[in-house]
Amino acid sequence: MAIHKKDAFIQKEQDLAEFAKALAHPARIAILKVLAQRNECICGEIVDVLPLAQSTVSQHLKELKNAGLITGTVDGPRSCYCINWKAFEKFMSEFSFLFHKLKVQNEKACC
Amino acid sequence: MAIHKKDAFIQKEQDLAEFAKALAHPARIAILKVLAQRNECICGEIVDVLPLAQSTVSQHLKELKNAGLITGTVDGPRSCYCINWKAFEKFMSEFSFLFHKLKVQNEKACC
DNA sequence: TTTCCTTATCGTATATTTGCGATATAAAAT
DNA sequence: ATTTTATATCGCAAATATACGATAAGGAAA
Repeated sequence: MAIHKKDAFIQKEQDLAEFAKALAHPARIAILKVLAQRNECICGEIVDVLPLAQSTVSQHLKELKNAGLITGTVDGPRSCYCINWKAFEKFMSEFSFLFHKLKVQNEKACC
Repeated sequence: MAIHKKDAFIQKEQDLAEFAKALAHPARIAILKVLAQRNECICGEIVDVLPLAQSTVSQHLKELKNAGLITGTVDGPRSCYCINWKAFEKFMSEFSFLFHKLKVQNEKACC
């Protein structure tokens, strides 16, 4: 990793950035929305709903899974995905903690 | 935009993804942290703190500004940056609304 | 068994991001 | 007026991300 210097930053900054990166595509936002709306953990239904090819959707699912934001289990011939609420809440609270805490002591911004 | 299909998604999904993309780099997380911690709106101090060249930091600042997450004003020979708390809170609440609301009706996940 | 159906992975083309040095710009200091 | 200081921007190289078709892999259905 010669040109990318993410390792020069502390772990928490890297973790938050990784989390944000997983959310940094409308397709992945849409996938999370679908997964959250349906009570069942669909898979192929996501492909039908999204304006993307099956292989592309599969790739986005993989990224979300790698980021720990969703879980995926094989269920016979099909795959079942669910949101990992714990991970989601963890990151959301870390974000809002980081910035909310600091806002209090910094009410008077200069610009 | 032949190969990138973000326009095939609804605006809110694109907006959330854009916000997440602005946070999707440890340097930008670090910049926001610095801006939040100091009561003054530094600029060159960020360059001293980050393990990156001045031009690279300037580019990250530009991205954060384009995303609306920070404001920047010229102050004589130097630039002054501040976090745009309103934008930040707007996106954070949209995110947590989107997923918190849905979690309630979806307590029993299958995987 | 053979054929379907569903999903994952590979290979590849293209687009975008990241990073830096060099340079431009603009006010302050000398 | 010239030099210094602080930032922004340009141009390039390298790394990543995005997207898709083709194909593999694994059960289900025939």
